[in-house]
Amino acid sequence: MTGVLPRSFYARDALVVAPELLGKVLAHGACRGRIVEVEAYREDDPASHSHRGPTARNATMFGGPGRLYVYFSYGMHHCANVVTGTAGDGQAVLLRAVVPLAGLDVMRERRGPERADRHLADGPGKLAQAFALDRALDGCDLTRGPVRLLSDGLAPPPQPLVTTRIGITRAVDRAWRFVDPRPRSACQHGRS
DNA sequence: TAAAAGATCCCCT
DNA sequence: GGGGATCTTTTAT
Repeated sequence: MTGVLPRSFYARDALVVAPELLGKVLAHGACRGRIVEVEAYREDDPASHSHRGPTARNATMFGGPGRLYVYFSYGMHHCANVVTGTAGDGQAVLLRAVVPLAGLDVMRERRGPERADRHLADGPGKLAQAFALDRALDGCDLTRGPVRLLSDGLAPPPQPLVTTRIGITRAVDRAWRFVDPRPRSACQHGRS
């Protein structure tokens, strides 16, 4: 049941891949989580890190599909993206939230024992902290690990919630945010 | 060389 | 609902 998503899954436009990521499973070590919120970013997008071309930071975004792009944000958080399209495109999908499925004990240690389970990974920075994703994992091949994406979650929602993106100041009008409308408590498989 | 902004989160009121 | 923490990367002088 542990199907690793093939590279072909990622080799499509970010706006096509993004909604299909909903329901897929993020895996790192003992930790697993079902993706429930994502945002697409492309080079033709003023809000994207890749908009002004390749730099030392965003190199992974141009390095070809199926890899993990991790950057350091606000001096204290990390954010994780899935690179899509073809090499040189400069596009990726930001993982904004997952529902913890396994490894919750480790996540609680990383996020703080007083943290409610509901808030372990319900934001880009929280997700990265719960799954221990940092710059050392930038460029990681998602088809080989150590961080991987699995297809054994839920099927993508027939009608994902589509809205404008959050926390940006440019291209605020683009509805490139996709949210899984299904109940987040519905863990129909796996356990901690 | 300097300055400012940033794909965020948490605590306080 | 608002502001502070904290530091890297980028962009402007």
